[in-house]
Formats: sequence, structure tokens, C-alpha cells
Amino acid sequence: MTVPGASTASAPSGPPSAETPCSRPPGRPRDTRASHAITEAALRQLADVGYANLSMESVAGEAGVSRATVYRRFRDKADLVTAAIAANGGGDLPDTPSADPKGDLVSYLEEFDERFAESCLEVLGALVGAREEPHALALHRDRVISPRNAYARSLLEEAQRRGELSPQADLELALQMVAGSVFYRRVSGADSSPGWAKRAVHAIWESMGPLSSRRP
Amino acid sequence: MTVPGASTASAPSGPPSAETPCSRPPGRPRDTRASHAITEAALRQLADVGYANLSMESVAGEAGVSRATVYRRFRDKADLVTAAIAANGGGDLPDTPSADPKGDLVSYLEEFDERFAESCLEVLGALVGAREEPHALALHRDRVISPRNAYARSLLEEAQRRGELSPQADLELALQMVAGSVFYRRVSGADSSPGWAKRAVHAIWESMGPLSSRRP
DNA sequence: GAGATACGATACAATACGCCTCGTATTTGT
DNA sequence: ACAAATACGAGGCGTATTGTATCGTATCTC
Repeated sequence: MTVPGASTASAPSGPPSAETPCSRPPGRPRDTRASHAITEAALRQLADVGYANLSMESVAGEAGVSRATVYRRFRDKADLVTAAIAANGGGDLPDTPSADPKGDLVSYLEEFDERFAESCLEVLGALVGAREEPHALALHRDRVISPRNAYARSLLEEAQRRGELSPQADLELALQMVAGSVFYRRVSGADSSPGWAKRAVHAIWESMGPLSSRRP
Repeated sequence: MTVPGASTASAPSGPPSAETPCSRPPGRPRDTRASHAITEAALRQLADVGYANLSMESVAGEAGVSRATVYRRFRDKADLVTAAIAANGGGDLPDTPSADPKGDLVSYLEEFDERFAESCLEVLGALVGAREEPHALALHRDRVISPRNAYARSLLEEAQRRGELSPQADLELALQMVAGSVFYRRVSGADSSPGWAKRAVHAIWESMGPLSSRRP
């Protein structure tokens, strides 16, 4: 499975001749297995040693390729890691309308917390801290954050459609509060009691339910 | 103002002779003005160039001291930065009981968002990513995160005492959701509409107010 | 004055980064 | 078959930063 969002590093695509739009570019094609091994190694190391201790050389070594091969695909560490995360987690977001938006939202929050929150926070911290390249930060948001926010939001919209949430409910606020819960837990380091996700979603449902006497 | 939480780097306090508990240690004392200049420079650079681009040398240069003088006080970058943040922002948390906990909570969220959220996220991401030293992560939480969480929580407790929130309200959950809102905004990069803090707090009040028909 | 410590200056080894060149391998088009 | 274009591995290069150590000098207590 080739990495879809890979930015082809320095994008050596010169001005295309506009004649052969669908033909493969000339020259030796990239080794697909190498590409695969690189992103997998990056993900393993991100989980094992963390973003700070992940180096291009260690990833290349674990992938069994040379550093140059990594740099040909990813311009730098941020590009590599965001692409790897996106390639891994991009596919497991169901897009079929949910039959139980409330329960699915709870499940989604718990899964995100377990599988993505930590590395997501790491990468985001590093990227926010690197002022020189807002490029990478935007990339990470596009590749990782935004799709998940959109999925959570679609669950809220479905709930609204089903009448579980008021038509006047502020879904942006709801998303902010439930998704924020995940990050708060990582930031504070608190192991909140097991039902935190369920309780958070429940609070939103209580606050924005249809039979509430809230003003719009 | 000497930095209270400074960890004296490698803590050269040998086994104290237990005889002179209150006397100053022998030898030349540290330059207080240098200590001050170092933390101030660290804070300026944290705001200006970000955590990633802040180096010990640049801080030392801006403070007008040598690198060795910085390393004598702080064992590494994480120690320096967490101490600097704590020294700066440690004092401006009111501890008098609030007359308007709801309004004060809104104000607190907005101020935290403006003044601390960004660097806090940067530092936290970097520290979570540096697995080798959980020490620094715990330090940052103790120095920066925990005091602020405690303050926000005290506002919630005061509201509960005043009957604005139900006696059965889950304050831990409330804190998680309102504080999480701040981090979500930084993570997603969304410029949510101006009243976000007020609306978030309002949602909590609605969900956990006394006259609600919620089960405990 | 002796002992202890801070300070500035400087050097040092160790990493990591990002870029480059070389020789070789692989693919497309003529 | 041959040329052009590109990928690949190996390796080097210059820069930056880290954390440590060693000097000589300055400052403080006893």
C-alpha cells in the first residue's frame, strides 16, 4: 500500500509537458517496499522512543535503507512522521452513517485516546514549537487532526438529525469539549476514572438535548 | 526575585553535616541577577522563537552569561524552561475565594489560552516525546499544570458551594471538559468564535446545575 | 589566610541534520 | 541496442546543539 499523502520531498516534478498526463515518469521507479518499510519503521520508533529520539538515521536503519532514500521521500522529520501517521490511521475511520452516534462517539474517543493521543500530542508540540516551518504543522492538521475531527463532527450531526441533540445545539462547542477531554487527560497526566469518555459525551447530550429548556 | 523552584541542577548538596541547618553554604554565592536574567531570557525566547529553536547558548547569550552558568542552575533545557515558566506565572493565580466563580472561570480560561496555552503545549509535547526523562515531564506538570488545574477546580467547588452547581456534579469531568477546550483549540488550530470560553462554561452549568433532572 | 564555590572562557566528544557526489541498477522511449 | 532519466547505497561535508570538563580568576565564610 503506497503512502498516499507522501509529499515526494522536494517535488522534482518539473513543468509537465502536458502531453502525457497519465504515463509514468521516466527513470527507475521508487521501491515500493522501501517506502512501506520506512513509514512502518517510523511508526514503530515513534511509539517506542518518541518523536524527540526518533532520527532519520535510526528509521533508515530499521527500514533497511539508506538515509538518502528517506530524504528522497520526505523532506524532513516532520514530513516523515506526519505522513506515517496519516498512512497508518487514515483508513480506519468508518464513513457509513452511524446507527448509534452517541455510542460510536464514546468508542471513538476511547480509541483515539489509546492509539493516537500520545504521538499526536508529541508531534503537535514539536511542530508548534518549530516556528520556521508552519508548513509541517498545517500538514499534520490536514492529515491527522482534521479527518478525525470531521468524523466526530459527523457523529454529532447524525445525532442531531436523529433528534438526540437539539437543532440549535452548538456542535462546534460540543466537539471542542469532548475532543478536548482527550487532550486534557494527556496534558494533566490524570488517569481519570474509566468511564470518562462516556460521561463526557453524556454531559453534552444532557446539555444540548432536545427537551432541555436552553435558550438557543 | 530568586527562582523558587530552581532545581539547582545536579544538586551539589552533599550529606549535610546536620550541624548548621540554616547557614549559607560556603563559597561564593550565585549571582542573583544572573539567575534572573537567565529565566527572563528563556521566557522571551520561548515566546519569540519557540521551544525547539531555543538553545542553551542563545539563552546564555541573551542573559549575558556563559553557558556554564546556565548549566550550573539547570540540568538541561527542559529544566530551564519549566522553571522559567513556573517562576513567571506562578504568582498570578488569585487564591481568595471568588465572588463570581462562573465569570472568573471564563476569565481564567481566556487568559490561560492567551498567555500559556501555546508554550505549555510546546513544552509538554517535547517532554512527552523525551522518554528518557520522565522527570522533566513530572516537573512541568507540578510547576505549571497542577497549580492551574487546582485553581480552576477551586472555582468549580466554590460554585458548588454556592449552589450554582449540583452537589452531585462531577467536577473532575467538568474540569476536564472546560480545560480541554483550551487545548483542543490549539491542537486543531481553529479560531473558534469569540465567546467560546463563556459558552463552554455555560454548557457545564447547564449540564450540572442544581435544578436539572440528572441522575447522580 | 584556607577552603569552598561561582564565574567566564574554552575545548571536547557525541549526535543529528540536511545536502552533496559518486558508482551502480532499473525503467522508458527511440 | 542505446540514451536519458531516475532510484539506490555508500560515504563525506559543514553546521548546530548538547552536555561535560578543565582552566584561571573572583567572591564569600570561617
